Amino acid sequence: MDLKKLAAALIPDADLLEPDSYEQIYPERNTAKGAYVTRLAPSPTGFIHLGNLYSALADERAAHTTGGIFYLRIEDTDEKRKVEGAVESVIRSLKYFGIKFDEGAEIDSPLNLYGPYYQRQRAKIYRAFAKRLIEQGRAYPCFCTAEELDKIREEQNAEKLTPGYYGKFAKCRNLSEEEIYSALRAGKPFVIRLKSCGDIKNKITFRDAIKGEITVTENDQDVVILKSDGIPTYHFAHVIDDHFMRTNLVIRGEEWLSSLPVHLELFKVLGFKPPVYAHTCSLMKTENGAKRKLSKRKDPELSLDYYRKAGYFPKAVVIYLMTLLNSGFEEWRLKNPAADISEFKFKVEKMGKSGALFDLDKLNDISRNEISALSPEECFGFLKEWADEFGDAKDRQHFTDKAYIVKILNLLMGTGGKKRRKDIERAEQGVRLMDYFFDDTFSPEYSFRCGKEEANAVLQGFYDVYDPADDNSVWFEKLKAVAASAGFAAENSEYKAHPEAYKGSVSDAAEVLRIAVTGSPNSPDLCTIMGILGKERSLARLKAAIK
RNA sequence: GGCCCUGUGGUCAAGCGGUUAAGACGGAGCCCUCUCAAGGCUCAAUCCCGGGUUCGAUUCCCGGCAGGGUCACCA
Repeated sequence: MDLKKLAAALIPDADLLEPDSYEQIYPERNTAKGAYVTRLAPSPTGFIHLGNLYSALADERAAHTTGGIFYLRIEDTDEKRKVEGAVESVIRSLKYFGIKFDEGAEIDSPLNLYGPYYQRQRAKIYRAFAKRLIEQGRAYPCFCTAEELDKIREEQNAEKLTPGYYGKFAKCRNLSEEEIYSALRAGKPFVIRLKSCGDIKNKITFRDAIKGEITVTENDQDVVILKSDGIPTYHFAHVIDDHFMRTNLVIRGEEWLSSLPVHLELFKVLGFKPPVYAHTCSLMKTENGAKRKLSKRKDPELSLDYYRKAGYFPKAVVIYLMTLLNSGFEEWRLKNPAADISEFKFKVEKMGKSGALFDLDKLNDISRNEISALSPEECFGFLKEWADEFGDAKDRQHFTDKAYIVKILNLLMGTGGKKRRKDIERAEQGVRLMDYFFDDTFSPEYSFRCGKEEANAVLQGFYDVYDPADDNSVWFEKLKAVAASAGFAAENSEYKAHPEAYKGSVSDAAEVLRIAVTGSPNSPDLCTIMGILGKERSLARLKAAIK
């Protein structure tokens, strides 16, 4: 069979370049020795998720700790699953979490020498190589319909054979010249398949940067490399793009491990050198006691927007992912709380081998710590940003008074004291924590441990003596006096010794005041809170609580 | 089911031939204390199982078992 003629019939494009010319168009990068060129290659099929961030972080760190390049490529080869606006969302989300690209799609950079960075725009390149494979007899057209393929699969299932298009099941592999051209004349749609030379009896040992030595079986599947719309499958695009974009480290999820033999064969047949692969473990969650991979469809907590809406401090999410990514990071962070993350010596080889359960408690803890380390002004900025985007009208209104909010934050963060408080876990919760400082969001429920009469006595008593000029100790002495005259023990120790002699302890009296002023039995220092609220408002709240 | 990956406290994990088997989150308790938060101290909790190899295995080998992943003209 005249393969040259066949290739021209199958891929008639007039404007294809000679495949080898791409070696000159996309020359080797002149990065330093040992520098990693990495990429994030999402498909624009919906929201970007935690798994992408996790991977992006690894890529970014691997590149930038070695003086390499990190770029963004959009794998938009699946027209059916394309989602409008997905690319913008990817970029916006990654920016929110502080991930920076050196080059790539929608990145304004003089380094964009290896583009286009959208795979659809690279169709010619793939087609040029597919054409050559056909000429070399290493690829062929397949006219099988979806129904035919289903039938083959059923047969294979029934006979408990490995499913797929291979060996005797690869019906189109040995089509005669006649058959091909008549199908072509009839206008039958076709795909281009790799003519695999592999044998599953052969094992390949391969070194993964994370998992170490891996033994896989050789590929024997005649995988599709060009779909019937003329666009490549992931496998083909991956091999060609990562070769010509000069990627030398591919970090991707371990779900790709099973198609590694395909990729290895493609690299071989195209005469390219494969990159270093690093297959990361997936993030897991438990559901009904069973462990499973976090799923984009089922788990909202996988969406990065989920964390934005909940007001997680972006750096906290990054730090949490870093602790999963590189053992040793957490301890480094503990020792260097103020250091920039980029100072940590990230190592691809140190990435975890097994799937980690996503631990919200740990994220929350990290988030509290990171927020507590901010200045009140920085914290204000962070909370305001959240309030403006996700808060209601009242929240937005409250955040117009910066001086007042900063006063509150000084209290909530314990800025003046010896030790910082860690009250704020994330923006949403932090904003709610401040509700009682505003009359329009103050909604107390008066439920005291002590009786109504004693409560009234405390409220009225303190109402009469409160002076905003009092410092903390004077304030507390006054409270003790009021408590004592209402029948409470002025000292906790005294109450513990003789509980029957009192209506309660000074704690119980303080609780009455606290609930009256904040609506809650728990709060930071009450004296300071009353100071922030101001005399008038504080007294009004005491009065309002008297029943 | 085939193939592949992974298996140290509840979770993330260090350790990689001899350790009282780190640390962090979470849990329990105590202290501090007007409550909460923070902080300090203390405690409970782990090497999947079975065979080897070895003077000695959590560490090495083999075999199970368990969990996960994957078997598309999706990535």
